[in-house]
Amino acid sequence: MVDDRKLAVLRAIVEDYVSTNEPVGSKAITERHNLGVSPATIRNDMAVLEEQGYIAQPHTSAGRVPTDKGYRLFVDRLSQIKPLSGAERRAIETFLAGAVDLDDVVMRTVRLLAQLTRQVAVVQYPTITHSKVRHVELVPLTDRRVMLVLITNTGRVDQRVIELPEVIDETRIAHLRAVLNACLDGCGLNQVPETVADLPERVPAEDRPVAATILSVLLETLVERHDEKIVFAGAANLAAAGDFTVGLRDVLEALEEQVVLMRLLGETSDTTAITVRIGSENPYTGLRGTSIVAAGYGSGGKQLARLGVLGPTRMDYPVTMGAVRAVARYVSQILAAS
Amino acid sequence: MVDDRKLAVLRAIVEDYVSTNEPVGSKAITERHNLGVSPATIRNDMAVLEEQGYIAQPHTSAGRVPTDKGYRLFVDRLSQIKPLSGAERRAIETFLAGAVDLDDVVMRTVRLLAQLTRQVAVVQYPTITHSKVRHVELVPLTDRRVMLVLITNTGRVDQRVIELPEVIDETRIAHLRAVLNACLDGCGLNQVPETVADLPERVPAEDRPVAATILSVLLETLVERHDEKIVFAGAANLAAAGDFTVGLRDVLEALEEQVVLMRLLGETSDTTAITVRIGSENPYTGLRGTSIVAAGYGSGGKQLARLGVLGPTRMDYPVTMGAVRAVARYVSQILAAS
DNA sequence: CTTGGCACTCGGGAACACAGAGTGCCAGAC
DNA sequence: GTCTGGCACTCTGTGTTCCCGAGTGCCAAG
Repeated sequence: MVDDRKLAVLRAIVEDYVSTNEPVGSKAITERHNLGVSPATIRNDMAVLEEQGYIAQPHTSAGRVPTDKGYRLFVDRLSQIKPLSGAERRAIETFLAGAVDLDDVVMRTVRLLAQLTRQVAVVQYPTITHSKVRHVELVPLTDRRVMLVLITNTGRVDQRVIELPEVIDETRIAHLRAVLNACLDGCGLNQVPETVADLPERVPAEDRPVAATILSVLLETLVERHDEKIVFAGAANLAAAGDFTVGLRDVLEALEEQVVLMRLLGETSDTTAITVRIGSENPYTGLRGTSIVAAGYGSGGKQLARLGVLGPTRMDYPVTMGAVRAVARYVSQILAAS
Repeated sequence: MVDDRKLAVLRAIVEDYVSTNEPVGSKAITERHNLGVSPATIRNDMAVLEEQGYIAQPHTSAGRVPTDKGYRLFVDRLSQIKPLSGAERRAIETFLAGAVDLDDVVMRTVRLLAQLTRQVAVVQYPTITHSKVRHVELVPLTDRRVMLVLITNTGRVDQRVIELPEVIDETRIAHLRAVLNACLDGCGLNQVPETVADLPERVPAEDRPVAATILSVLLETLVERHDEKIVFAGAANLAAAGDFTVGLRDVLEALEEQVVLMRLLGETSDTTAITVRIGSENPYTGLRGTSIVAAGYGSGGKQLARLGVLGPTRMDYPVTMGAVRAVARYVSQILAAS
């Protein structure tokens, strides 16, 4: 039922609608794409496409507009991801290479992506789950307080102040630190709980209460950091687009809800491939009318987290997907190198 | 020329306009505030106020609207900061008390302020300048790399990976760490440069190149962190307000420009008092139509940074100022306690 | 299966009138 | 001198009507 020409018509509708932001009619198609047939023929095809649910008309007798289902077909079968230009690639590379630490990498990435796609960019901090302990540090602050600093191989640093149950001097702290590091060095974060389970037995009896306190804070830190931070940038692009029939407000609200964002980016968990979620495919009702293009990134084959952009359903998918893919790759490189 | 009744009229106009979002006419004033005079009298007063530039009419024969100058007079002489309710105070207190680290404090503060004022909240991270070194840590990563961790008394932690000019073993690192801490413990961050100036002479000759490298990174960190981070929240409130004749986009852009934000919050530097900048008083052209209410906060009398909210010129100044002041105080308390 | 022709349907813009809110001004009252 | 009621005037915003044009669906012929 859906032959090649009908697909070509659908493609034409998507492309024209994306570029003009106006419903596209049969005549416009014959003019801009030479399919070698007359408007009447196109109309017949469009009638079929509409019946199938790929396109719709905003009002009787206006041009056609792709539906979410239409965009879906377009993304899946009718478009090719458009690679970036050489200049763009170089710009990305040099921009990201200037980053000094993890925070900076994430910050630069999100801004870059926003600028590149002229959309709202979203970047999840690398998940701690797959990373490894590089070093644990105990810093005495006062005689009843130490600061626990946890450094992972992704360059991430978490710190926590701990109130100790008793006064303890520096040499004992130093000993605890040594034991902790001996245990945990190189340990995957998700294995930390098992690894430290028997640790209290490996310190002098007098130190056990302190060790227990420290461990409980350490474990708590791991759990808490598990709900990861997400940052976004480029909200101004939303306002500029001018689309969003209604609900720029809803979109902004969603962006500030870490949990919602997380679900949007993260549900398709472990793939590094590009995933696209279009309009109503999207679980959150406030985000009808918006699509999400996301990809995983991470160092050394292991996926750490996801990044992507959020924009109106009416977006240029090939270009956007190209940008997201490229940025994901470069960030992965940068993280692997550092 | 501007007698008491005229001021009362101005106050009435500001209050009514803020609450109704519609130009207010002479009749409305006599109805809602009993000034004991007739509409005609009010009209005469309004004519004078308009001539002086305190109010304006959007079109001939519509009601009056306060000008920026009118709001200014209102804020300076006609309004009193409105304290929060007891319930609100308690809510603030418990919400902020739950914070686990500096990042968390800042994050909670900005969200709290946004929710409380239903406006965009902006919080500057505590300036490093006035804080002191609590601990410097050198963590060996590989034999040519160490991580420098700088912990300050505000709970802030900065870290940097350093590539060393030569291979160096752990005992030498430990020695360097000890020297560094001996030098710097308790040292004000702004005094660090002088303090470490002669430090290379206090280590064995063989360690001097390494020490120099580390110091240069340390100083660099101080400089870089000096341009402080700013976070905001509540952008959705902007869209909800529906005001902003034109330029929600401009506002969003400004919010993402750290530099602009910094100037908005920070120009009135060292006072802990509440400062209000109204519409055109504001240096940035994209922010005509928006006002900023800001206050300094910090631990123990020393001001560390600023926080505030940004909203339409047509905002409820007394309430907003009350909220900003309260939040600034509580954050200061929290920081002082930790 | 494609094409040209044709009647039909809406949306959106222009022209217009109208009600209502608010003003400015003036002459008279306190 | 200050306040007040009255009155004419000036706008904006809204609702109505009308018309144009783009685009469609259908049909009959190639």
